[in-house]
Amino acid sequence: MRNAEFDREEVLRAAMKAFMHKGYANTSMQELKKATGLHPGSIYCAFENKRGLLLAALEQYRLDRATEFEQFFANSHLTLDNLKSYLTNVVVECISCDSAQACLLTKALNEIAEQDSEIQQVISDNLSVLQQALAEKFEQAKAEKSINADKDCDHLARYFLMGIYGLRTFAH
Amino acid sequence: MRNAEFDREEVLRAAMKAFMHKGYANTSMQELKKATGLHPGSIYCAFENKRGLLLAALEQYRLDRATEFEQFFANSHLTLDNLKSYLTNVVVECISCDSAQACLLTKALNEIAEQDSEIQQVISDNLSVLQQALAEKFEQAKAEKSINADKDCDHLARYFLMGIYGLRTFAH
DNA sequence: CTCTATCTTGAATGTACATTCAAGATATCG
DNA sequence: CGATATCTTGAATGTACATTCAAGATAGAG
Repeated sequence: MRNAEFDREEVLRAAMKAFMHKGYANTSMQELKKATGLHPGSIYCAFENKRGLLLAALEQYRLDRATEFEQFFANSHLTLDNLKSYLTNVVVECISCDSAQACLLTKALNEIAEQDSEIQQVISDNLSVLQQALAEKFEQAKAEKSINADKDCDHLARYFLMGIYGLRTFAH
Repeated sequence: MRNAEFDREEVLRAAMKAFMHKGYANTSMQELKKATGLHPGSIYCAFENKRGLLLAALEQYRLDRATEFEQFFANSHLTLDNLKSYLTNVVVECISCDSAQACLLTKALNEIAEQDSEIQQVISDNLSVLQQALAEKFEQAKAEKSINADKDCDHLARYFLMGIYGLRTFAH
């Protein structure tokens, strides 16, 4: 018996970064090897193939984003203020324009979703989860009387998300 | 002496469509041959290489978009109403969600701009031209008293464009 | 009609890549 | 400590691709 020597999350984050930086098709296995520290054989053993690595990276991306998101609300401020902080953070990230801050979702969406329905589904789920989380925060803000009771929180969440992606793409 | 047999614009539009549908890296020369009707040799003769074809296609895209844009204003309606029509048209295109309606700019931006500064520049110019055109329309709307005199038209144009790209990405 | 410059054709080339696999290494269990 | 199951390694494989090029076709000039 013997356990794998690498840290799965670390490897996935490295792969994420590589994919975000150069795109899927343009990131060769050799570069993935350099980025992750894993030899091709190990990658194939752990993730089936390059596509499997992308799928796993997308899932990790979702987890990381969700964690990051929740941290903005782990305090006693008004929910609406936290939403503002979150948005400000997106803007700051966009301005710093570190290419590593580009969004793995839009990259994958534009490069491969069209031809791979499973990846399209994963991306779609990814967005739904975030949208749902946003809607909940808006509901909370409504409960705190920060926004009018007659607003449609689902609608607000969609609009908010659309703004974020507009910003991201445009800043790019 | 002998003239080329193909129509350059037609070829470029076909290439555009192919690139928009499958992305740059995933569109093989064989597919480009099928799409454009040009044999590899002819493509290389006319556009230097695959990348040259993309550059030419981006330029044609800019021209086509500019023409399309101006047509929304070739009437006697209020400029602001025409801006609204333009936006509505974007929304309609997004909903129909024909993958051919995806934007060549965002595709190219996400897939290759990071590693190719010339393409990045072309995309950037593309956007600037559109933004500039939008700003002019807003100025016109201001002259027509449709919007307040104290608004910053450049700002409005940027916001408008950002909204469009948010919509596009999100609809995708 | 002939000649020539130019265009068209598509098979041949070389390269770069994802993927495989068998040999070597090593942690864990008894 | 020995055995074994599992992991690691990286060179070998086959494939798919962008690109080249030389032979063939054809339009226009004289």
